[in-house]
Amino acid sequence: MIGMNVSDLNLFAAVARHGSITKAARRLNTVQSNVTTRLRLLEEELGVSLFQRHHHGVTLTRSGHELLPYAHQLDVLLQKAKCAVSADGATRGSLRVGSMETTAAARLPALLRRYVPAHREVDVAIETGTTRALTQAVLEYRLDGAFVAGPVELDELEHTPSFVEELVLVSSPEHKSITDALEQGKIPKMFVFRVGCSYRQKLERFLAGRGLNLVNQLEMGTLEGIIGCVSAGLGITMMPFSVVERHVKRGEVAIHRLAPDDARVETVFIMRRDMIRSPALEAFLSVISSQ
Amino acid sequence: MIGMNVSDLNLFAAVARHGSITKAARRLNTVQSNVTTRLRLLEEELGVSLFQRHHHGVTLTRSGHELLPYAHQLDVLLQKAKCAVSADGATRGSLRVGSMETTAAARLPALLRRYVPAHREVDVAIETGTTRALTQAVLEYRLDGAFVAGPVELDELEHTPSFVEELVLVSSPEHKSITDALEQGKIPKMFVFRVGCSYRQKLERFLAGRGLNLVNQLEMGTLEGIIGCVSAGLGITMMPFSVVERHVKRGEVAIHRLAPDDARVETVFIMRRDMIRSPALEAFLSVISSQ
DNA sequence: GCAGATCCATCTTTAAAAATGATTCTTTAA
DNA sequence: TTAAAGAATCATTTTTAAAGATGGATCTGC
Repeated sequence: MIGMNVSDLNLFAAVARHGSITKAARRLNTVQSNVTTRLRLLEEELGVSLFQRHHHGVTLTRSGHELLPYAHQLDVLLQKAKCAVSADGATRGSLRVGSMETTAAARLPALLRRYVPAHREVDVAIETGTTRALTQAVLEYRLDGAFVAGPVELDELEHTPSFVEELVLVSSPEHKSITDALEQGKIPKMFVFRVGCSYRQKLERFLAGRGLNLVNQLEMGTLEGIIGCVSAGLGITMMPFSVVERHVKRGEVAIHRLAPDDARVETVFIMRRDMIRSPALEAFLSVISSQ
Repeated sequence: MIGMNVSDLNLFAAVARHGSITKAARRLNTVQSNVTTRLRLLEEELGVSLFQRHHHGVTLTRSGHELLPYAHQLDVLLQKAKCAVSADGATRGSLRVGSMETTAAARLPALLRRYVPAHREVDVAIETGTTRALTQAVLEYRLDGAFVAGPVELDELEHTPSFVEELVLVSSPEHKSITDALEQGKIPKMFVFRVGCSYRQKLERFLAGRGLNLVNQLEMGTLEGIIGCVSAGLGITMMPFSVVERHVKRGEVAIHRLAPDDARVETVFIMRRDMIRSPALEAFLSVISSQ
């Protein structure tokens, strides 16, 4: 009863995902020496080295890159087997979903409220990031899928249109005519979310259409922080209406609508085409589409 | 690091294949108590019973039947992963092929002479049986594929035409005109291979076309035994020309050709459609088709 | 109906594997 | 120069798998 096993490949995949043996060990609830040893055993069995070790972690070798898709397929297939035959018929396994911060704030709560109670046996992990970073994570098998700003053009990915957002300018309730201010070249301080956030491009385009550049900006890493600052009159920002909807209702902020062409952004759920869908993922997709 | 593993499912599949814990243990080079225990652990983890135990072995439950395809897919996928990444790039894994006795005698040696040396890392197992038994074994995932007498009509199976055989009547060299004897109703003792052998149907049809029944037959379990008896003048038999070709050349037996309609039988290689092909199987298929 | 053969479950013991914790070495950042 | 982070190594413990022996139940041939 020798031989490679799915748990070995899961360990390998965890190291690949984190680019670090130590981090993978933490995620796997074990100890670094253990991961090191089992990884070495796996490499010895295969007769190839899967990672290049260096001083800030490990990176996949060519062979490692070849193995990674198999590791995921095996993981998914095992999950499917468990679901198919388990006594209660429940979906089980893991689900790693990425999301833009805005989608996480405005849309995920409702989605998860329907998903989680119905699939208690699934380990759900939500990771937020920029469209660019999330796309990369999906491509590298680190995520099962992700909500990103459309459109998506990569051949490796398939995308499911999920939400349509209307970008609006957001200001404190005191600002009555923000667009006027913009027309006159007086741009208040702009709060932007993070480098790489795709909505920034929309904002820049919007300003460029008015002969303005994105200057006087302030980068802030949390949505609530931005909204708080804007509410306090420290500046303005641009984000999907759905995110600030409740703040508007509470009178904390005011919004200013844009022309449809500038405003409309589509959120799509992307997945690798070549990745077998786990039951947990299938169930998630059906929750997405059935809303 | 808990959880079900491919090795557990291989153990399960071995028990399913043999219908017996004891036999599976022997095949797996371990002891019965071990298999019993691990199987129980697997069932506990899944929360279902996979086998019904009884006094002459075990049989799959409904849940067990559902799990079996996954067990095989996981096994094959793991083999593919190993092949894809192993240092030498060699095909590895296992190959379980079934064959009619006649095909095994006449065709397999040449096939294996090309396959085995080129794929030293593959565990090859050849099992002989009747078309009916082999078909059943393929359907039950006990074999990766099998050479059987065509045509095949089951939807679950796909078939690759592999050899065309010409059935001939075989007698000792002294019999000059066996067909004359048949025409006169004087049937010599007929050696037949085994109940379920599909060539028997051809023989019966041939005789029926001449108003004769298959009587005075003698069943014998080995091809070489039959040929030896026929050569010694104890009776006649019917089999593919390719099987007796070398005996004819050595002057040990004489053959008598039949009308093309009676003579032609096609040997096909059958596989389950839903079974992922292992690299070892892919290589075998390419050897079959490249001749 | 009895002796022997199968077959599976259970239990105890032994051997192998995996996990842990401590330590060392190296490099990068402060 | 000192931390900090990351990985390898090693001794130790824990866990898991394998082995071997035994018992009960059922079937077979006599």
